[in-house]
Amino acid sequence: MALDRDHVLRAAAALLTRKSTATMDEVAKAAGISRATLHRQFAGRDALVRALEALGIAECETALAAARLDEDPAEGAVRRLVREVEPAAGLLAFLYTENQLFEGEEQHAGWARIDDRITALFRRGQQNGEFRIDLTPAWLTEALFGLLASGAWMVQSGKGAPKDFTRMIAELLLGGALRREES
Amino acid sequence: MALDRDHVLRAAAALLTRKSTATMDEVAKAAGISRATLHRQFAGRDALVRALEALGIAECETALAAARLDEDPAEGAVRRLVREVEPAAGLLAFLYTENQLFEGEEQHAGWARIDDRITALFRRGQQNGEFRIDLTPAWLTEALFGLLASGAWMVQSGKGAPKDFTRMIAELLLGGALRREES
DNA sequence: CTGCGATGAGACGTCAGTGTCTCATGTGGG
DNA sequence: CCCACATGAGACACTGACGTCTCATCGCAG
Repeated sequence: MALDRDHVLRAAAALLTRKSTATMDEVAKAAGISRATLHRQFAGRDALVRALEALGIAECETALAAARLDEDPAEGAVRRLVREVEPAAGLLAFLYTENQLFEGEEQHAGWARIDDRITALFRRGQQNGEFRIDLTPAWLTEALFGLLASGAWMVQSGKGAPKDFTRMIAELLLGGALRREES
Repeated sequence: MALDRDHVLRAAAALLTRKSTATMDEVAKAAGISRATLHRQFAGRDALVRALEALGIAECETALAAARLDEDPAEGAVRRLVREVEPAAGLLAFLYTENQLFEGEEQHAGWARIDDRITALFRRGQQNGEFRIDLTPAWLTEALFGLLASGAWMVQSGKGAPKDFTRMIAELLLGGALRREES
Protein backbone atom coordinates (compact mmCIF):
# COMPACT_ATOMS: atom_id res chain seq x y z
CA MET A 1 0.00 0.00 0.00
CA ALA A 2 2.74 2.42 0.94
CA LEU A 3 4.53 0.95 -2.01
CA ASP A 4 1.48 1.52 -4.18
CA ARG A 5 1.29 5.07 -3.03
CA ASP A 6 4.88 5.72 -3.95
CA HIS A 7 4.44 4.12 -7.35
CA VAL A 8 1.42 6.29 -8.06
CA LEU A 9 3.32 9.34 -6.92
CA ARG A 10 6.19 8.61 -9.26
CA ALA A 11 3.87 8.07 -12.18
CA ALA A 12 2.03 11.28 -11.39
CA ALA A 13 5.30 13.16 -11.16
CA ALA A 14 6.45 11.80 -14.50
CA LEU A 15 3.21 12.76 -16.19
CA LEU A 16 2.70 16.16 -14.61
CA THR A 17 6.29 17.01 -15.41
CA ARG A 18 5.40 16.64 -19.05
CA LYS A 19 1.86 17.98 -18.94
CA SER A 20 1.22 20.13 -15.93
CA THR A 21 -2.51 20.36 -16.64
CA ALA A 22 -3.10 16.62 -16.76
CA THR A 23 -6.47 15.43 -15.50
CA MET A 24 -6.97 13.18 -12.49
CA ASP A 25 -8.21 10.68 -15.02
CA GLU A 26 -5.00 10.91 -17.00
CA VAL A 27 -2.93 10.62 -13.87
CA ALA A 28 -4.84 7.49 -12.88
CA LYS A 29 -4.36 5.97 -16.29
CA ALA A 30 -0.68 6.82 -16.23
CA ALA A 31 -0.35 5.07 -12.89
CA GLY A 32 -2.27 2.08 -14.17
CA ILE A 33 -5.08 2.41 -11.66
CA SER A 34 -8.64 3.62 -11.80
CA ARG A 35 -9.72 7.09 -10.93
CA ALA A 36 -11.62 5.72 -7.94
CA THR A 37 -8.49 4.17 -6.48
CA LEU A 38 -6.53 7.33 -7.13
CA HIS A 39 -9.12 9.23 -5.14
CA ARG A 40 -8.87 6.69 -2.37
CA GLN A 41 -5.17 7.35 -2.06
CA PHE A 42 -5.25 11.11 -2.53
CA ALA A 43 -8.28 13.02 -1.40
CA GLY A 44 -8.19 15.26 -4.46
CA ARG A 45 -5.99 16.96 -6.94
CA ASP A 46 -4.83 19.35 -4.31
CA ALA A 47 -3.76 16.58 -1.99
CA LEU A 48 -1.92 14.96 -4.86
CA VAL A 49 0.02 18.10 -5.62
CA ARG A 50 0.84 18.53 -1.96
CA ALA A 51 2.12 14.98 -1.84
CA LEU A 52 4.23 15.66 -4.91
CA GLU A 53 5.56 18.74 -3.20
CA ALA A 54 6.54 16.65 -0.22
CA LEU A 55 8.22 14.20 -2.56
CA GLY A 56 10.11 16.98 -4.29
CA ILE A 57 11.25 18.37 -0.98
CA ALA A 58 12.37 14.94 0.18
CA GLU A 59 14.32 14.37 -3.02
CA CYS A 60 15.90 17.77 -2.70
CA GLU A 61 17.01 17.06 0.81
CA THR A 62 18.40 13.72 -0.22
CA ALA A 63 20.35 15.50 -2.92
CA LEU A 64 21.53 18.13 -0.47
CA ALA A 65 22.78 15.45 1.86
CA ALA A 66 24.52 13.55 -0.91
CA ALA A 67 26.18 16.69 -2.19
CA ARG A 68 28.03 17.28 1.08
CA LEU A 69 27.62 21.03 0.90
CA ASP A 70 29.98 21.69 3.78
CA GLU A 71 33.06 20.25 2.18
CA ASP A 72 35.57 22.57 0.56
CA PRO A 73 35.64 23.95 -1.96
CA ALA A 74 32.23 25.50 -2.41
CA GLU A 75 32.59 25.20 -6.15
CA GLY A 76 32.79 21.42 -5.89
CA ALA A 77 29.77 21.42 -3.61
CA VAL A 78 27.75 23.32 -6.20
CA ARG A 79 28.77 20.86 -8.90
CA ARG A 80 27.83 17.91 -6.73
CA LEU A 81 24.53 19.57 -5.88
CA VAL A 82 23.60 20.03 -9.52
CA ARG A 83 24.57 16.45 -10.26
CA GLU A 84 22.61 15.02 -7.37
CA VAL A 85 19.51 17.09 -7.96
CA GLU A 86 19.35 16.30 -11.64
CA PRO A 87 16.99 13.30 -11.39
CA ALA A 88 14.47 15.50 -9.60
CA ALA A 89 14.82 18.45 -11.97
CA GLY A 90 11.66 17.71 -13.91
CA LEU A 91 9.59 17.44 -10.78
CA LEU A 92 11.16 20.58 -9.41
CA ALA A 93 10.37 22.48 -12.58
CA PHE A 94 6.74 21.44 -12.24
CA LEU A 95 6.60 22.46 -8.60
CA TYR A 96 8.48 25.67 -9.36
CA THR A 97 5.74 26.89 -11.68
CA GLU A 98 3.00 25.38 -9.55
CA ASN A 99 4.22 27.35 -6.56
CA GLN A 100 3.47 30.60 -8.31
CA LEU A 101 -0.19 29.70 -8.14
CA PHE A 102 -0.25 29.35 -4.36
CA GLU A 103 -1.36 32.92 -4.05
CA GLY A 104 -2.49 33.46 -0.54
CA GLU A 105 -1.17 30.42 1.22
CA GLU A 106 2.36 30.51 2.44
CA GLN A 107 4.61 27.94 0.90
CA HIS A 108 5.73 24.71 2.49
CA ALA A 109 8.34 25.27 5.18
CA GLY A 110 10.53 22.64 3.56
CA TRP A 111 11.34 24.97 0.70
CA ALA A 112 12.56 27.61 3.09
CA ARG A 113 14.90 25.11 4.68
CA ILE A 114 16.26 24.02 1.34
CA ASP A 115 16.60 27.59 0.20
CA ASP A 116 18.48 28.43 3.35
CA ARG A 117 20.96 25.64 2.95
CA ILE A 118 21.74 26.50 -0.64
CA THR A 119 21.91 30.19 0.14
CA ALA A 120 24.32 29.38 2.96
CA LEU A 121 26.48 27.46 0.53
CA PHE A 122 26.79 30.44 -1.77
CA ARG A 123 27.45 32.72 1.16
CA ARG A 124 30.22 30.44 2.35
CA GLY A 125 31.72 30.51 -1.13
CA GLN A 126 31.68 34.28 -1.05
CA GLN A 127 33.25 34.47 2.37
CA ASN A 128 36.15 32.24 1.49
CA GLY A 129 36.77 34.16 -1.69
CA GLU A 130 35.68 31.58 -4.21
CA PHE A 131 32.56 33.40 -5.37
CA ARG A 132 32.11 37.01 -6.34
CA ILE A 133 30.34 39.12 -3.79
CA ASP A 134 28.37 41.39 -6.09
CA LEU A 135 25.69 38.79 -6.70
CA THR A 136 23.52 38.06 -3.70
CA PRO A 137 23.32 34.49 -2.41
CA ALA A 138 19.53 34.71 -2.73
CA TRP A 139 19.82 35.52 -6.40
CA LEU A 140 22.35 32.76 -7.01
CA THR A 141 19.96 30.31 -5.38
CA GLU A 142 17.04 31.52 -7.44
CA ALA A 143 19.15 31.38 -10.56
CA LEU A 144 20.13 27.81 -9.77
CA PHE A 145 16.50 26.78 -9.66
CA GLY A 146 15.75 28.74 -12.79
CA LEU A 147 18.56 27.07 -14.69
CA LEU A 148 17.48 23.66 -13.43
CA ALA A 149 14.00 24.34 -14.76
CA SER A 150 15.37 25.58 -18.07
CA GLY A 151 17.58 22.56 -18.38
CA ALA A 152 14.78 20.15 -17.57
CA TRP A 153 12.51 21.87 -20.05
CA MET A 154 15.21 21.78 -22.72
CA VAL A 155 15.83 18.08 -22.25
CA GLN A 156 12.09 17.49 -22.10
CA SER A 157 11.52 19.15 -25.45
CA GLY A 158 14.41 17.33 -27.04
CA LYS A 159 16.42 20.46 -27.66
CA GLY A 160 19.25 19.29 -25.44
CA ALA A 161 20.85 15.99 -24.50
CA PRO A 162 20.33 14.65 -20.98
CA LYS A 163 24.01 13.80 -20.73
CA ASP A 164 24.96 17.46 -21.02
CA PHE A 165 22.43 18.55 -18.42
CA THR A 166 24.66 18.66 -15.37
CA ARG A 167 27.67 20.20 -17.05
CA MET A 168 25.71 22.89 -18.86
CA ILE A 169 24.00 24.09 -15.74
CA ALA A 170 26.96 23.94 -13.41
CA GLU A 171 29.32 25.51 -15.91
CA LEU A 172 27.04 28.39 -16.73
CA LEU A 173 26.11 29.03 -13.13
CA LEU A 174 29.69 28.97 -11.95
CA GLY A 175 31.67 30.25 -14.88
CA GLY A 176 29.26 32.25 -17.00
CA ALA A 177 29.46 32.75 -20.72
CA LEU A 178 32.59 34.82 -20.85
CA ARG A 179 35.80 33.14 -21.74
CA ARG A 180 38.36 33.00 -18.95
CA GLU A 181 41.91 34.07 -19.39
CA GLU A 182 44.16 31.06 -19.07
CA SER A 183 45.81 31.28 -15.69
CA MET B 1 -10.58 50.97 -30.71
CA ALA B 2 -7.10 49.85 -31.65
CA LEU B 3 -6.04 51.87 -28.67
CA ASP B 4 -8.60 50.11 -26.53
CA ARG B 5 -7.34 46.78 -27.69
CA ASP B 6 -3.80 47.64 -26.77
CA HIS B 7 -4.86 48.89 -23.38
CA VAL B 8 -6.76 45.69 -22.69
CA LEU B 9 -3.80 43.66 -23.85
CA ARG B 10 -1.46 45.47 -21.48
CA ALA B 11 -3.81 45.01 -18.57
CA ALA B 12 -4.22 41.33 -19.37
CA ALA B 13 -0.47 40.92 -19.59
CA ALA B 14 0.03 42.61 -16.26
CA LEU B 15 -2.56 40.43 -14.58
CA LEU B 16 -1.68 37.11 -16.18
CA THR B 17 1.95 37.76 -15.36
CA ARG B 18 0.97 37.73 -11.73
CA LYS B 19 -1.73 35.10 -11.88
CA SER B 20 -1.45 32.88 -14.91
CA THR B 21 -4.78 31.18 -14.22
CA ALA B 22 -6.81 34.36 -14.05
CA THR B 23 -10.37 34.12 -15.32
CA MET B 24 -11.71 35.97 -18.31
CA ASP B 25 -13.85 37.78 -15.80
CA GLU B 26 -10.83 38.83 -13.79
CA VAL B 27 -9.03 39.95 -16.91
CA ALA B 28 -12.01 42.04 -17.90
CA LYS B 29 -12.20 43.61 -14.48
CA ALA B 30 -8.48 44.31 -14.53
CA ALA B 31 -8.87 46.06 -17.85
CA GLY B 32 -11.83 48.04 -16.57
CA ILE B 33 -14.27 46.64 -19.08
CA SER B 34 -17.06 44.09 -18.96
CA ARG B 35 -16.65 40.47 -19.87
CA ALA B 36 -18.93 41.00 -22.85
CA THR B 37 -16.68 43.67 -24.29
CA LEU B 38 -13.64 41.54 -23.65
CA HIS B 39 -15.24 38.78 -25.66
CA ARG B 40 -16.03 41.23 -28.41
CA GLN B 41 -12.36 42.11 -28.73
CA PHE B 42 -10.94 38.63 -28.28
CA ALA B 43 -12.97 35.66 -29.41
CA GLY B 44 -11.96 33.62 -26.38
CA ARG B 45 -9.28 32.93 -23.90
CA ASP B 46 -7.25 31.23 -26.55
CA ALA B 47 -7.38 34.21 -28.85
CA LEU B 48 -6.34 36.43 -25.96
CA VAL B 49 -3.31 34.31 -25.20
CA ARG B 50 -2.38 34.28 -28.86
CA ALA B 51 -2.63 38.04 -28.96
CA LEU B 52 -0.43 38.25 -25.89
CA GLU B 53 2.02 35.98 -27.59
CA ALA B 54 2.11 38.30 -30.56
CA LEU B 55 2.63 41.22 -28.21
CA GLY B 56 5.48 39.43 -26.47
CA ILE B 57 7.10 38.63 -29.78
CA ALA B 58 6.75 42.22 -30.91
CA GLU B 59 8.27 43.54 -27.71
CA CYS B 60 11.10 41.07 -28.00
CA GLU B 61 11.83 42.18 -31.51
CA THR B 62 11.75 45.81 -30.48
CA ALA B 63 14.24 44.96 -27.76
CA LEU B 64 16.41 43.05 -30.19
CA ALA B 65 16.49 46.02 -32.51
CA ALA B 66 17.27 48.47 -29.72
CA ALA B 67 20.05 46.26 -28.42
CA ARG B 68 22.01 46.49 -31.68
CA LEU B 69 23.15 42.89 -31.48
CA ASP B 70 25.62 43.26 -34.33
CA GLU B 71 27.83 45.82 -32.70
CA ASP B 72 31.05 44.74 -31.05
CA PRO B 73 31.64 43.48 -28.51
CA ALA B 74 29.14 40.67 -28.10
CA GLU B 75 29.31 41.10 -24.35
CA GLY B 76 27.96 44.62 -24.62
CA ALA B 77 25.24 43.40 -26.94
CA VAL B 78 24.13 40.84 -24.37
CA ARG B 79 24.03 43.49 -21.66
CA ARG B 80 22.00 45.80 -23.87
CA LEU B 81 19.68 42.96 -24.74
CA VAL B 82 18.97 42.15 -21.11
CA ARG B 83 18.39 45.80 -20.35
CA GLU B 84 16.05 46.32 -23.29
CA VAL B 85 14.06 43.17 -22.72
CA GLU B 86 13.55 43.81 -19.04
CA PRO B 87 10.19 45.58 -19.31
CA ALA B 88 8.81 42.55 -21.12
CA ALA B 89 10.31 39.99 -18.75
CA GLY B 90 7.10 39.37 -16.83
CA LEU B 91 5.13 38.79 -19.99
CA LEU B 92 7.86 36.55 -21.35
CA ALA B 93 7.87 34.49 -18.17
CA PHE B 94 4.15 33.96 -18.55
CA LEU B 95 4.46 32.98 -22.19
CA TYR B 96 7.47 30.82 -21.41
CA THR B 97 5.45 28.58 -19.12
CA GLU B 98 2.34 28.84 -21.27
CA ASN B 99 4.26 27.55 -24.24
CA GLN B 100 4.88 24.28 -22.49
CA LEU B 101 1.15 23.62 -22.70
CA PHE B 102 0.99 23.94 -26.46
CA GLU B 103 1.43 20.23 -26.76
CA GLY B 104 0.65 19.26 -30.28
CA GLU B 105 0.65 22.58 -32.05
CA GLU B 106 3.92 23.93 -33.26
CA GLN B 107 4.91 27.22 -31.70
CA HIS B 108 4.65 30.62 -33.31
CA ALA B 109 7.28 31.17 -35.96
CA GLY B 110 8.22 34.46 -34.32
CA TRP B 111 9.88 32.66 -31.44
CA ALA B 112 12.10 30.75 -33.82
CA ARG B 113 13.24 34.00 -35.39
CA ILE B 114 14.00 35.53 -32.03
CA ASP B 115 15.75 32.40 -30.88
CA ASP B 116 17.84 32.41 -34.01
CA ARG B 117 18.97 35.98 -33.59
CA ILE B 118 19.99 35.49 -29.98
CA THR B 119 21.66 32.21 -30.76
CA ALA B 120 23.55 33.93 -33.55
CA LEU B 121 24.74 36.56 -31.10
CA PHE B 122 26.20 33.95 -28.80
CA ARG B 123 27.76 32.16 -31.72
CA ARG B 124 29.37 35.37 -32.88
CA GLY B 125 30.74 35.90 -29.40
CA GLN B 126 32.23 32.44 -29.46
CA GLN B 127 33.77 32.93 -32.86
CA ASN B 128 35.51 36.14 -31.97
CA GLY B 129 36.84 34.63 -28.77
CA GLU B 130 34.76 36.54 -26.25
CA PHE B 131 32.63 33.60 -25.13
CA ARG B 132 33.68 30.11 -24.14
CA ILE B 133 32.94 27.48 -26.71
CA ASP B 134 32.05 24.59 -24.45
CA LEU B 135 28.52 25.87 -23.86
CA THR B 136 26.28 25.66 -26.90
CA PRO B 137 24.67 28.85 -28.18
CA ALA B 138 21.29 27.11 -27.91
CA TRP B 139 21.84 26.46 -24.23
CA LEU B 140 23.03 30.01 -23.60
CA THR B 141 19.87 31.29 -25.26
CA GLU B 142 17.67 28.98 -23.24
CA ALA B 143 19.51 29.97 -20.08
CA LEU B 144 18.97 33.63 -20.87
CA PHE B 145 15.22 33.09 -21.01
CA GLY B 146 15.31 30.98 -17.89
CA LEU B 147 17.17 33.64 -15.98
CA LEU B 148 14.82 36.32 -17.25
CA ALA B 149 11.90 34.28 -15.95
CA SER B 150 13.62 33.70 -12.62
CA GLY B 151 14.42 37.36 -12.30
CA ALA B 152 10.89 38.41 -13.15
CA TRP B 153 9.48 35.91 -10.68
CA MET B 154 11.88 37.08 -8.00
CA VAL B 155 10.97 40.73 -8.45
CA GLN B 156 7.33 39.74 -8.66
CA SER B 157 7.43 37.99 -5.31
CA GLY B 158 9.30 40.82 -3.69
CA LYS B 159 12.42 38.76 -3.05
CA GLY B 160 14.54 41.01 -5.24
CA ALA B 161 14.67 44.65 -6.16
CA PRO B 162 13.68 45.69 -9.68
CA LYS B 163 16.68 47.96 -9.91
CA ASP B 164 19.05 45.00 -9.63
CA PHE B 165 17.21 42.99 -12.23
CA THR B 166 19.32 43.81 -15.25
CA ARG B 167 22.67 43.62 -13.53
CA MET B 168 21.96 40.37 -11.73
CA ILE B 169 20.92 38.57 -14.88
CA ALA B 170 23.59 39.94 -17.17
CA GLU B 171 26.36 39.45 -14.64
CA LEU B 172 25.44 35.89 -13.85
CA LEU B 173 24.89 34.93 -17.45
CA LEU B 174 28.15 36.46 -18.59
CA GLY B 175 30.44 36.07 -15.64
CA GLY B 176 29.02 33.27 -13.54
CA ALA B 177 29.36 32.89 -9.82
CA LEU B 178 33.07 32.28 -9.63
CA ARG B 179 35.32 35.12 -8.73
CA ARG B 180 37.61 36.28 -11.47
CA GLU B 181 41.28 36.74 -10.98
CA GLU B 182 42.13 40.40 -11.28
CA SER B 183 43.79 40.92 -14.64
C1' DC C 1 -33.28 66.05 -31.01
C1' DT C 2 -32.57 61.64 -32.95
C1' DG C 3 -30.63 57.56 -34.18
C1' DC C 4 -26.55 54.66 -34.32
C1' DG C 5 -22.97 52.19 -32.26
C1' DA C 6 -20.57 50.66 -28.37
C1' DT C 7 -20.91 49.21 -23.75
C1' DG C 8 -22.34 47.03 -19.21
C1' DA C 9 -25.11 43.93 -16.81
C1' DG C 10 -26.69 39.75 -16.56
C1' DA C 11 -29.20 35.54 -17.94
C1' DC C 12 -28.73 31.43 -20.09
C1' DG C 13 -26.85 26.79 -21.95
C1' DT C 14 -22.69 23.99 -22.34
C1' DC C 15 -18.84 21.57 -21.06
C1' DA C 16 -14.96 19.59 -18.63
C1' DG C 17 -13.24 18.23 -14.48
C1' DT C 18 -14.06 16.95 -9.93
C1' DG C 19 -15.57 14.37 -5.97
C1' DT C 20 -18.85 10.90 -4.22
C1' DC C 21 -21.27 6.87 -4.45
C1' DT C 22 -22.69 2.14 -5.67
C1' DC C 23 -22.07 -2.35 -7.24
C1' DA C 24 -19.86 -6.28 -9.40
C1' DT C 25 -15.59 -8.63 -9.55
C1' DG C 26 -11.66 -11.11 -7.93
C1' DT C 27 -8.09 -12.21 -5.12
C1' DG C 28 -5.71 -13.62 -1.21
C1' DG C 29 -5.71 -15.12 3.64
C1' DG C 30 -7.75 -17.64 7.25
C1' DC D 1 -13.99 -23.19 0.90
C1' DC D 2 -15.42 -18.67 2.28
C1' DC D 3 -15.14 -14.16 3.64
C1' DA D 4 -13.14 -9.62 3.74
C1' DC D 5 -11.16 -6.20 1.48
C1' DA D 6 -9.30 -3.73 -2.36
C1' DT D 7 -10.20 -2.63 -6.94
C1' DG D 8 -12.41 -1.25 -11.50
C1' DA D 9 -16.16 0.47 -13.88
C1' DG D 10 -19.36 3.60 -14.16
C1' DA D 11 -23.35 6.63 -12.74
C1' DC D 12 -24.35 10.91 -10.56
C1' DA D 13 -24.50 15.67 -8.98
C1' DC D 14 -21.88 19.78 -8.47
C1' DT D 15 -18.99 23.40 -9.68
C1' DG D 16 -16.48 26.89 -12.22
C1' DA D 17 -15.45 28.80 -16.36
C1' DC D 18 -16.63 29.60 -20.92
C1' DG D 19 -19.15 31.44 -24.86
C1' DT D 20 -23.50 33.38 -26.55
C1' DC D 21 -27.30 36.12 -26.30
C1' DT D 22 -30.50 39.89 -25.04
C1' DC D 23 -31.64 44.24 -23.46
C1' DA D 24 -31.22 48.69 -21.33
C1' DT D 25 -28.20 52.52 -21.23
C1' DC D 26 -25.12 56.02 -22.63
C1' DG D 27 -22.47 59.06 -25.62
C1' DC D 28 -21.84 61.16 -29.64
C1' DA D 29 -22.29 62.56 -34.38
C1' DG D 30 -25.28 64.21 -37.68
